[in-house]
Amino acid sequence: MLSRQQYEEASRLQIFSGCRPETIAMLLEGAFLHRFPERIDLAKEAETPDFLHVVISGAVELYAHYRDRETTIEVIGPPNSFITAAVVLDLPNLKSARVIEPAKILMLPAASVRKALNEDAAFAARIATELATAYRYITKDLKNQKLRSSLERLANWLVRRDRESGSRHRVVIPFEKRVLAAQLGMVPENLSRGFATLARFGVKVKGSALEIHDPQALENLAKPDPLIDDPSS
Amino acid sequence: MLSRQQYEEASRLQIFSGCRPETIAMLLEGAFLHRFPERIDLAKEAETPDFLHVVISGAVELYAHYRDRETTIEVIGPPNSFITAAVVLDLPNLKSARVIEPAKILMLPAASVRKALNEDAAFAARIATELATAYRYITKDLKNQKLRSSLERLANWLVRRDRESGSRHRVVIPFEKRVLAAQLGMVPENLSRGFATLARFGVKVKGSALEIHDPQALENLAKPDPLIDDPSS
DNA sequence: TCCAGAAGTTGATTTTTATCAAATCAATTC
DNA sequence: GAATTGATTTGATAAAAATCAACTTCTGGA
Repeated sequence: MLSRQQYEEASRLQIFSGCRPETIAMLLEGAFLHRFPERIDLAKEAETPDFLHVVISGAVELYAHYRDRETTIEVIGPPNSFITAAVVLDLPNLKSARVIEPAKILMLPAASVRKALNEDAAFAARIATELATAYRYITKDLKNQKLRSSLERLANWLVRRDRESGSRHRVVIPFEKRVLAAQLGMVPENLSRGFATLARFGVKVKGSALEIHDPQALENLAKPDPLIDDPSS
Repeated sequence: MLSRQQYEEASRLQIFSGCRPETIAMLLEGAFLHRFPERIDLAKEAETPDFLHVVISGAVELYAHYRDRETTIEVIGPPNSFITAAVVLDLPNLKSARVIEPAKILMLPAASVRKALNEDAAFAARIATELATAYRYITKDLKNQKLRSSLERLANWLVRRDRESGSRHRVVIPFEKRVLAAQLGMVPENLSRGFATLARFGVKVKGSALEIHDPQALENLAKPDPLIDDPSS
C-alpha cells in the first residue's frame, strides 16, 4: 500500500538497517504510511495491537489509566517505535497512544514483525536494541519517580531540555503544561507552584517559554545524574 | 569453564531454546556457573557489564541510588536474566544487583552475547522476548507508582502474591520488610502503618506471615487491574 | 472585536508521605 | 542466658503533594 517513493523512504529507516531486502519487503508488504492530526488515538490500552508503529515525524503521547486516574508515561518522537513490546509478545497494550503533534506514522503488520524476528537476525537484533533502549529509558523514569521529589524532577527536566537544545538557556515546553505535569508525575497545580519556586533559582516563565538566568543555581538544585538524566547513557 | 554436566544443564535453559548449537557453544565458551551467598554484589551501577547474568536459582535484588537515597527497582528469580539491556547496548548499568537469597547464576560473556545477537536469529528473538517482558514488567511498575497510593500498592501486592501462591490466603514475605517497602516505593515506617491499616480489612500480620481473613474486603480496597497486576498479561 | 471555553495560576485546606525519636522485638554472639 | 545489634513498630511532627475553589490568561471561533 506504499507508493514507490514511500517504499524508498521507509526502507532507509534505522529499524531496517542491516536487514535483508526480503525482510524489508515482507514488512512493508502490508504496511501503511499515514499522517494523523492531533488528538487521534493510535492505540488503546488492553487491545492487542495489529501494527508496530514507527514515528517518522511529529509526537505521540503514551498514557495509561487506573480507576478514574490517567497519567502520561512517555512522549515519543522520531525515529522511535512504540507498542513494540506488545507486538513482539502478541499481548495487549499496557498503554494508549495519542497524537500530540501532527504525526507521520509507519505501521508494520504485527504478524510480519514477529515472523521477521525469527528469520532475520539483523532485524531481531535491531528490535532487541530498540527494546533495550526503551527499557533503559523507562528504568530512568522509574528512578526519577522513586528517588526524587517533584521539584527535583522539574528542575532536572529543565536542565536536560536545555542541554538537548544547545544550552542557550531558553527552553520551550513543546506541549501543554498539563502533559508535562502528568509526565513528571504531578498535578498541574503543583507544576505551576514548582515554576513559582524555581523563580527563586533564576527561572522565568513566559507562557511555554522558559528562561534560565542562573544556570548554576538551577544545576545545584537539580543535581543531575547521568544514570537518570543522560539520554545517551 | 563449565563441567560436562553444567554444560548440559545450562544448554537446556529457556534463553537458548531454538538456538543453533554453535551459538550455544560460543556463549558457554567463556561462561561461568557460580553459587553466591547473600549480600554479594553481582553488578554495580555505572559499571559496564562484562557478563549477562541468568538466575538459575535464588533471588537477586536490583536497586539504584540517587544522592544519599536508595530504592529497590525489582527482585528477580529464575529463570530471568538481568542487566540484559546494558549488555545488549554495551552501556553502563543503571542498577546494581545484590544477592538477596543464595543464588546460582550463569554468567555469559557480554561480547559473546552481542555477537550471538547478530548471528543467530533465534537467540536474538529470545533476547528480544526477554527484553519485551522486562519492559512490560517495569511499565506496570511505573503505572503502579504513578497511579496508586502506597496503601493501594501494598494491598495489590498482597492480592497478587496470594494469587501466585494458590489463593490460600496465607502469604509470606520472602525477604526483609525493608526491601518490600523499597520495592513498593515507601519508607519502612509507612509499610508498618500500611499493614496496621489493612487490619481493618481483615489482614493479620505475624512477622513475615500474612493472613487474609476477608479476601473480598481486600480486593475491594485493592481493585486490581490486569494491565498492572497480571504477571502473564 | 468579543465571547466561550479551556488552560493555567493562586490560595486555602486536606491528605499522603516522610522524618525523627523512642520503644519493642528478634536474631546472634559471647 | 545476658548483651548486642539490627529490624520493626509506634507516636509525634513536618514536609510534600493533592484537592477544591476562585480567579486569570489564553485561544479559537462567531
